[in-house]
Amino acid sequence: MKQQGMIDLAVLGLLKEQSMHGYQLRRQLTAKLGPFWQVSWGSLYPTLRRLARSGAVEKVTQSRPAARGSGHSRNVFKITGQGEKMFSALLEETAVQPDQEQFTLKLAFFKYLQPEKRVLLLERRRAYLQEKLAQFKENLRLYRERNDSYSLSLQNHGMAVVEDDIEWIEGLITDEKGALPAADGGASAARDTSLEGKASKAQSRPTGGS
DNA sequence: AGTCGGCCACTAAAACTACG
DNA sequence: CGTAGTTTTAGTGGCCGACT
Repeated sequence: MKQQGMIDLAVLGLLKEQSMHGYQLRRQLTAKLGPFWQVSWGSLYPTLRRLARSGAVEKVTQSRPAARGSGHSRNVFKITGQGEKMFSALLEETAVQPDQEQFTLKLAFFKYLQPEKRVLLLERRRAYLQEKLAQFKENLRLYRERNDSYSLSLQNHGMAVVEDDIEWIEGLITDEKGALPAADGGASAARDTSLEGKASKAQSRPTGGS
């Protein structure tokens, strides 16, 4: 349900990079977002049908290509102009994503966003995490009063994870803002490599959602 | 020739989730 | 709590190339 928009975004984002068939799409999805999110056949194909019906993607049936190992005729999906618009709209949606997966998915396609929009999304995410942190602190106080050591430990752990996430987001914001003045052509390419370390840090410890 | 494994498309049924 | 819609699981089946 809430996932539908996520699948749409992921599918359109990948098709934006390259036209491909369903099987390949799922492999790419797994490769790109595997650690965070798995899409099953049963949701991928209905999504592709729905997107094709709505004109966001175009299905081209290819009869057996010369390439090896391809029995069936392939249905290759290609993003349309309408699909590009839909993708941008989904990506630019600035509502706060309490769900870590949704935020991660957007981050995976951040390169398609304007720098200002990136900063906006990152700042909203940070604000959300700071609220969460405040909640943890309040809980911490409560459990301390009640002398509940296990709950206390759990809250401490949650707090550490959120604090780490905030630090990570802040790093991204700093980088993003640093690149803003020189916001032309080469800036985003340079940023892609500068973020490598932070990206891997994020992968190693994703927040446990909400 | 027969078998096996990979590629590819697709689906039924079960499990899950949101909503009234 | 019941219902409707969504997602996952666990397949089926066709085709091809490689191997025995």
